[in-house]
Amino acid sequence: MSSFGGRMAEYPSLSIDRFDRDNLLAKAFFLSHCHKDHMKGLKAPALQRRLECSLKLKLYCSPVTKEILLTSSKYKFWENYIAAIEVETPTQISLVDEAAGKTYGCYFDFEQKEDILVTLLPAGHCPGSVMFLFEGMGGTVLYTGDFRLASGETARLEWLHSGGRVKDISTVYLDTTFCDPRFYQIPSREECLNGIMQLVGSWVTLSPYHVVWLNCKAAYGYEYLFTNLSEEFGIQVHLNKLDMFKNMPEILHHVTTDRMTQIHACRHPKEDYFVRANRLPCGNIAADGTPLHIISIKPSTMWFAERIKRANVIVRTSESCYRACFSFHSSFTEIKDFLSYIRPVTVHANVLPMGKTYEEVNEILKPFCRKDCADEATYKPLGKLKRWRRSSSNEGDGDVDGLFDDYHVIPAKRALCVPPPAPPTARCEPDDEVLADSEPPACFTPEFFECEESNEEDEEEETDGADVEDETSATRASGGTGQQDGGTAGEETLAPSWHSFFQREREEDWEQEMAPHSPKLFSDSEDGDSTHDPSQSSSQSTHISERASQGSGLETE
DNA sequence: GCGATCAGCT
DNA sequence: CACAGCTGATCGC
Repeated sequence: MSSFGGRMAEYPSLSIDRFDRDNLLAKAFFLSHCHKDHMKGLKAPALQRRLECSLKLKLYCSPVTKEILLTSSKYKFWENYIAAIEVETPTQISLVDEAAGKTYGCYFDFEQKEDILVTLLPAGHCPGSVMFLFEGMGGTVLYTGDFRLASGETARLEWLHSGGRVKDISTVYLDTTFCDPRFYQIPSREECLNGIMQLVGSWVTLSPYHVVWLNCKAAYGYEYLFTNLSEEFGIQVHLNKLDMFKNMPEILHHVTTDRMTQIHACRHPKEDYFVRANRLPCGNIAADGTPLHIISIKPSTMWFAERIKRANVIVRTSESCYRACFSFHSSFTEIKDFLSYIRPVTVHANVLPMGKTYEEVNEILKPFCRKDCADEATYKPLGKLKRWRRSSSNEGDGDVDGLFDDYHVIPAKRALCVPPPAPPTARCEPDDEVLADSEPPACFTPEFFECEESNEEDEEEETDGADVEDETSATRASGGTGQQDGGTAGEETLAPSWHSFFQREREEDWEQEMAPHSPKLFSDSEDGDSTHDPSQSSSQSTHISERASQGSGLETE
């Protein structure tokens, strides 16, 4: 879950993935993808009012994110305020002050106008998900949003390069969800997909009455699973609703609201009860009354990390239940690879992994920064940021200063100097001995690993005291996690409290335990450079069929 | 009545 | 085991 406050020190007049509190005062909004934890405040009346008195205020996102967002009636009011930006198309944005200050009783007193260049990069997290690369007076900064990029894929992101080299990136705001040695390695998208495909194939081919229920949490990100399964077996996947995909034919063709299909990803509040009673969440039964044979497959990442050191990507947990390894966040190794390639001056963690402190995460990230990340908290209050700029900014992009002319969003027509994809070996290695890399790759074996999900204490040797077991217990003292950025709720001061804004909340002593005590959590891996050919769906982006922009209705909930 | 927050539960 | 939500209770406005 993102705990990013919404703003970056380098470009404090932009708000990204947070739209509450002080973020209401931003000059421009950015949404990296449509997951709720990145949309806080996005439908609040306060923001709605702010929009209505503004001529220039826009929300910038990818075309697919725009489409998904506007499918929900709750966000329809954004319709005239969204500027979709094509992925991998550098776009100039002019930030101007307008009368908004009057409405809110305060004024921005920094830059009158400021232009920035923003480029959306595919993030591989869910449909429409992007990273934002900002270039301007504040230097070159990358906000990753949530992302999953396989090792080596970073080199293929053209706009991270300039003149054949990686751009000089001062700060990366990073998805650190799995920035923890416990997630040292997660099987690749392709491996996980193959495992699921084999399991599904082995079942649905037994008879027309053998059906599969994919127990996917209600969120975007599983679509490539649906499309690949449908493609492979010629069976559409049943979903509760599809209107969000109405302009995405390459998804739409593979999903259906017709319950008479063998692959389901439908939801129901009592789905667990249903499935245990051998019924699908949608209530479907075979046309002729023959009982269905249902297996459930639950995509899961942490479950695997907790229990299994080296196992298959599919684990059978009971008679008809399976866990399938699945992740739409980069693993620890993939994060390392990403940062090693980019080599930013500093890194800021957007996510606090469970049970970790900021200090621990920063300690992990430190070897990948040119500057020690730990003292990154030297964020300046806005007054001081007014004229602040990094020393020599980026190299190849000469015209970042000379920007103060245009008030419209225009694609920056610049020569597309396509850098040759840097060979993977060209990566600059950080102090990598801290994190012993590599291990002999194992092979993916198609057999399923069997284990009991609840109690039963047999199975393989538990090298670590895995006390996860029963699913009902636990939880309990969860509490926590509610990170309200040290402030009372509500509107309170609309005057920006800049000083506290960027401060990290707590500090406590901690000890580093980042020794790679868990060598590799899973079978196989792409050691050096994998053979993955991400030309296929790995980027998770989705083409929207042209126009039909008139949203039309259809949002009858 | 609505929104924000939290507990509980996947 | 938690990747990202939902529901329902409570509280304040």
